[in-house]
Amino acid sequence: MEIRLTNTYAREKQVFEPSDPDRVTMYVCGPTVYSYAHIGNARPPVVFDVLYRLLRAKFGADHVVYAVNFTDVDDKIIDASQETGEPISTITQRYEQIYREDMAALGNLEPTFRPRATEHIGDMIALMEDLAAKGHAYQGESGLWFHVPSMETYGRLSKRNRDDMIAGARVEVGADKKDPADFALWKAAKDGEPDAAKWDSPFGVGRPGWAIECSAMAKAKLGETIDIHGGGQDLIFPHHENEIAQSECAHGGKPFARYWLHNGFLSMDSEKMSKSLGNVKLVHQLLEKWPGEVLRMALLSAHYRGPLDWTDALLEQSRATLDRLYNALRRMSDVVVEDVEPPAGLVAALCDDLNTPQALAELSRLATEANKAKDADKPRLKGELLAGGALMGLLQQDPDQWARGDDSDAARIDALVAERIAARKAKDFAKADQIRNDLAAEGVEIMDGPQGSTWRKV
RNA sequence: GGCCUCGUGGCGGAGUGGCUACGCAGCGGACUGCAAAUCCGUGUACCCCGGUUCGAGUCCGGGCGAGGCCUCCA
Repeated sequence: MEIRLTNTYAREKQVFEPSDPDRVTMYVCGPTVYSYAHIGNARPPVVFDVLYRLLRAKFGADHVVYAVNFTDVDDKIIDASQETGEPISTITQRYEQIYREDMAALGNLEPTFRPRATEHIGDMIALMEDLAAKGHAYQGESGLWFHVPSMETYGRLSKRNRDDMIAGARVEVGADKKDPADFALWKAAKDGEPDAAKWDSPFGVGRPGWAIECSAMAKAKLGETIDIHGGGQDLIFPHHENEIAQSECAHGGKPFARYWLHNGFLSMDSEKMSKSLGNVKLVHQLLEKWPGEVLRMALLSAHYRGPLDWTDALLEQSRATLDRLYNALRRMSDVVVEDVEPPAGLVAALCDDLNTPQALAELSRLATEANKAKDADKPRLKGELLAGGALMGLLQQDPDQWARGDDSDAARIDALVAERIAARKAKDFAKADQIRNDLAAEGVEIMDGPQGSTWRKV
C-alpha cells in the first residue's frame, strides 16, 4: 500500500516514494539537553516513531535509517551551566540520559542514530567553509553569517518572502549583518563563556549557530538529500528554512529534504503551554502518575497535524481505551497467536498521512470482534491486534501485568478473590460482596467469568 | 501587519461530494445471586452567511472565533 504524507512544501498529501527504497532516510529535530522534556516535546518523537515503524514494515527494518539529534551546545545550556556551576557535559549527559529513558517509557524505538552536535563540529566547519567559498556566507565581527539574499528560493518552505520577514519588528539588524534576514552559522565566543563551549575554526573561536548542526548531522548520517524531515510546526521558520538554505547552497542546489512533515501543537486545558502560566507538564512527572503507554495513546488520539488539548480527561479516556484493548487480549491469554500481517484497515489508516485516530478505531473494532469471536477465529484476531498494536507501539505488554500493575500485593489479592469464589459457591453472598467491596475500596475491580474470576487495578 | 493551522454530537476525535467512523459518558436490553467485564440496541453533530452542484461537514467566496510562527520555543 502506498504511503501518502502531507508535505509542508506542497501543503498537500503526496505519495511517498523514497529516492532509494533500500535506504529510506528520516531526520527529526531532537531536544536541547539542558532540562526535562515536556509533553509537547514528546509529540514529534511519538508521531515520527509511528512513521518509523510504518516505514520499516513497508521497506524492511534494515532499510530505514532514522536519526534524531541531541543539541548539546547552545546558549541555554551555557546559561544553565553558569547558573548552577556545573560543567556543561554534566548537564548535557544527565538530561540526555533522562530524555532517553522518557522516550523509551513512551514506547519509542531507539532511532538508528542519535548524533550529538558536539561530535560533528568538524562537519559543520566543512559545511561552513563550503558556504563561504560559494559566496553564501561572510565573516562578521560576531561570527559567520549566512547571507539570505544569496539564495533566491529562501522562504519557500514557510512561504515567506524577504519583506514579510523584515516587516516583523523583532528582526534586528546586527552591527555586522549585511541583511536583516541573515542568520548566524558560527557565533564568536564571548568573554566569560566556558571553554567547553568553544571550538577553533577558520572563522575564529566560537560555537555553532542553531541550524548548522542539523544540516551537518543529517549529511553525515543520512546523506545530502534525505527523504523525510520532521519536527514541530514552530520549526518551519526559521529553523527548517535555515537548514534548507545551508544544505542546498552548500550542495549546489540539491534538495535537502524531499518530504517535510510538521506536527501540530499541544495546548494545556485549552491554554497555551508556557512557563509563565505554569502549566508546563514534564514527561518525567507525568510518568510518575501514568503508564507511558497511556501518554502515548493520548498523543496518538488526535491526528498529528492538528492541535491536541492535553487534559486529565484525555488521559483518563486514553487509559480506558487501553483497558478495553488489553481486556480483549487478556481474555485470549491462552490463545496461541497466529503469525499474521497487521490488519489491512489499520495499515491503510496509517498509510493515509498517519491517521492514528482511524487506526485506533480499527484496533477497537478488532477488540470488539475478538470479544465475541469463536475460538477458531481467535488466533488470527489476537495476532492482528498484536501486530496492529506493534505498528503503533501499543499493546505489547503482558495483559495480566497491565491489569494488575506491580505484583507486590497480587498474592494477597488472589487469596481474597479465591476466598470470595468459595463464598459464592457456598451462596454466602453477603461475604462475597463484602470482599468485593473491600477490594473495590482499594481500587481493585473483580470480573467474574464462566472460567473463574479475574481482577484488575482501576 | 505577513505566513500557517484549526472550529464536527455531553466529551475526545475521524471524515478530502452521496452509503449518518470509532471511543468515553448517558439511556434501554442480554448476561450475572447482585455487580463489574462483555455483547446488542440507542444520538434532530457538523461556527455563521452566501455560492457551485441533482446532492456539501466535505468544494469556492466572505465573515466570526481559537491557536501557532515571524532569529534560536515540539
